[in-house]
Amino acid sequence: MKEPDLMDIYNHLHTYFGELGWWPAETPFEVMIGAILTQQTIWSNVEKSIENLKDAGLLNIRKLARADMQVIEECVRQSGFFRQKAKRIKLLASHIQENYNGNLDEFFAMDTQTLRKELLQMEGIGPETADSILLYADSKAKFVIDAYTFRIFKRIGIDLEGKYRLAQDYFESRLPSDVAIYRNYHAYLVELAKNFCKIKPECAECPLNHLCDYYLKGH
DNA sequence: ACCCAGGTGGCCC
DNA sequence: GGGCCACATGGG
Repeated sequence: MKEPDLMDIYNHLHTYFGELGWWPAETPFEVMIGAILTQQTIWSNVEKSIENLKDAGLLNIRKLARADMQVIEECVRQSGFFRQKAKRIKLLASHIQENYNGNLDEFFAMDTQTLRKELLQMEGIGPETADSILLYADSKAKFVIDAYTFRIFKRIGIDLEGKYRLAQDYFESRLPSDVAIYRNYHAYLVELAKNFCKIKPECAECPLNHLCDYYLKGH
């Protein structure tokens, strides 16, 4: 089997999906909140929670940091794990409020590695959420890995062993360090999984089938 | 009625 | 370091 050319795969997906404009959010802070809310949760439910937070005037660092827990919980209930998530988005807002004067630009002023470590120290922010924030809220070239990435690449013959660091190194070492490409790539993998979601071979329209043919059968 | 969803943290070995 | 489990709602 030939080694997949990640840029070649990207070009196929780009031709198929075009520009998706990810992440869907109006502000960087909204990206951060969405990144926590979407953990293990479909986006349509997250949208409702985001709307609730907006309507309550809480999609704002200072307000969210001071908001009553029960009010936040009711806003995000539809996203599931609502007690955890309410606590975690409040902790995130409080952290920025207290340590960076509620100023996201100050928070993002750190170098990428320091910022990533600080994000990972917060409750409820693991590697995928941290990198989503870095890539989509702060425009840093960090490749985001999710469950779909492992499934899709396993399908074309690349076993990334479910290991986040291994997978991220795999992509970052084979692609130009480019925010637009990283943003689109992750979005394409998610859309691929959502639209052809079972990643079944019998799904003829799935652009992944072309990739499978190409990389598994040798074209 | 099941099963899964753009994870994370805690606990055990 | 790996293998479980809880966390919770909503839609297929």
